[in-house]
Amino acid sequence: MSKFKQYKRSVFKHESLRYFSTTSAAAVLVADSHNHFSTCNAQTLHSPNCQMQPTINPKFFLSKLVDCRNVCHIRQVHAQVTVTGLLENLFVTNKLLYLYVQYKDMNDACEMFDRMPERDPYSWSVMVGGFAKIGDYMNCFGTFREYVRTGECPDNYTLPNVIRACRDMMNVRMGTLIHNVVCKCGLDVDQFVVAALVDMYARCRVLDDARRLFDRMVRKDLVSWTVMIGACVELGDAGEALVLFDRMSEEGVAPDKVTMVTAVNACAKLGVMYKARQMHDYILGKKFSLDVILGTAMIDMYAKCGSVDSAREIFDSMREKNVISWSAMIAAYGYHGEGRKALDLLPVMLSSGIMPNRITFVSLLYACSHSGLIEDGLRLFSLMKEEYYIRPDVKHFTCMVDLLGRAGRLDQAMKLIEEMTAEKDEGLWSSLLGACRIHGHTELAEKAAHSLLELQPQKPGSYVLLSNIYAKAGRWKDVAKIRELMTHRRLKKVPGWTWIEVENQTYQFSIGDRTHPKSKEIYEKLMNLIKELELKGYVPNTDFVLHDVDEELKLDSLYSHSEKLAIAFGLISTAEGSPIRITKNLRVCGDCHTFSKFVSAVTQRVIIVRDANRYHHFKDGACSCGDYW
DNA sequence: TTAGGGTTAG
Repeated sequence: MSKFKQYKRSVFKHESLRYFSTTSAAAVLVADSHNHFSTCNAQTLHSPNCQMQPTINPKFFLSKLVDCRNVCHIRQVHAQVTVTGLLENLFVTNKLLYLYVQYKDMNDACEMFDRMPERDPYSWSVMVGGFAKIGDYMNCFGTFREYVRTGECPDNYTLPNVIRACRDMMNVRMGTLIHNVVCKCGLDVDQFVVAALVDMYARCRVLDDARRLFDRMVRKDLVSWTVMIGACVELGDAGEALVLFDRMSEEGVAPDKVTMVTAVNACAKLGVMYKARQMHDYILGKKFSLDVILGTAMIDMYAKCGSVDSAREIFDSMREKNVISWSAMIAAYGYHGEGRKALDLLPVMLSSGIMPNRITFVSLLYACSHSGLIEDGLRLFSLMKEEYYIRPDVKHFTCMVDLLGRAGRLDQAMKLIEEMTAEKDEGLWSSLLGACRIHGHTELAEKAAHSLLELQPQKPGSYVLLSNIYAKAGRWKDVAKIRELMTHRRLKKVPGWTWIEVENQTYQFSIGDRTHPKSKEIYEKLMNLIKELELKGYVPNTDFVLHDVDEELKLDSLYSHSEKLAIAFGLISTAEGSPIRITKNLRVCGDCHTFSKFVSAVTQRVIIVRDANRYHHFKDGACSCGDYW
């Protein structure tokens, strides 16, 4: 049966329908007053002699538009609508507009919008949302401004779109202006508008404003809770994120999968294993299926909470894995110092049909640099360029500088930096500076530090790193100069903290901390332990104390480092043989690293340390990092 | 017609 006959049949099913076009814009089907159907083209129809007076029914076109599956199809129906003169009908034009926007065809949408004889709030919201969706913020704000100038108050559909544009641009100034419009329109109680504002303030790192709005919300729905929990995770308060997660359930709002991903992220950021296990039990209890996103988030959570084996179990149990899941698993092996396992995943990944991307290669190169796999790293760096046509960016170069630098090949690292065309950033210079610290290369360190301080003069870390290098070289006058500079610029060294998990609780220690109720026992244990370790060959290394003071004071300072206090507390508070899990906010100090190796041998305990950079598993006197960190 | 989710260097 021809297409035309099929259409003719369908027409009789719709009694009210007297007129419609075929798929061709030129050939149209018309009905006369006796319901006799025939075809004519648009020209004939609009000619003065044409006797046809069909009744036009927009519902037919609306139903045709619902079936559109691509832009060509929309354009076809659009042409048919144009022929009929139905472009006067707001329902039809709005539907066309919506479809163009859905298929991200903003050119056709704009043309349509410009020619619309009439527009309603829906038309405006579709256009504003369309521009926001494709990242054309200029036109998004321009259209919004035009809308406001019509004198209409924007509705609760338009405003979230324009607020999201502010969020994506990280433009809190514009966001605040829109917030004023929200208040003027009385929409500061609408859940969609307020949720968008909370999200915008949070992503623009104005947590206080986000929280104030959230707390004031009368009806907090699931998305608002999820946005707020995510904001806390993003802005570094993962503990508060988990508190909110519990409160949400108490207030009778059940989490969905998106909320669970956000809560899993909070556990990953917190790095606390018992929280990770609780979250996993919760997910199993509520029977959430492990889709590719939730599964990947859980790989990351377990890895960042110290168990790369649990991460692997999740990875193996996932039915669907994509390049992000594989990269997450490779990264997990990397920062746990299991570089070989990370590299072994690449061929398996390829054989399962997944291609690596630039992030996979960052993770692979990172794994090499943190396991001392120099030749493998060099090979992968070439492979990435030559076989996968991935142009290395500054992150790949940073891994390579780290790889070569740690191995003492500083000249080669510097040559690589000189040859690179990608823009050099602070991470790259930090990496070189770190390598100079390990190998005592003061001259190159000064060059790296100079570039670093130019790029980020407000970060105390760079000053501290250079000061460390001067201290190691005994250049105390230069150490003093750096300190003066820091004072002048009002910069303070970030204080070191160590957390430890004991019986589902976390305890925090700082250097020389005596605030813990068991402080006396902790120091006694520590002193006895040090004596025992010294008999086994442990020699405290005061290079890691940066003050120009006498040796005795240096030792006092070294012995009361937060890592050592936390380990001593762990030893007196946990069962013999059980692992000790600690987290440090900065990189672990070199002496504490040696200390931990000795403790693991003497006490037969596994000590798992998460520092600002990576994981260290101390066992039988050795560390998983192979002393590369 | 609206919102919120996963991996990466230093």
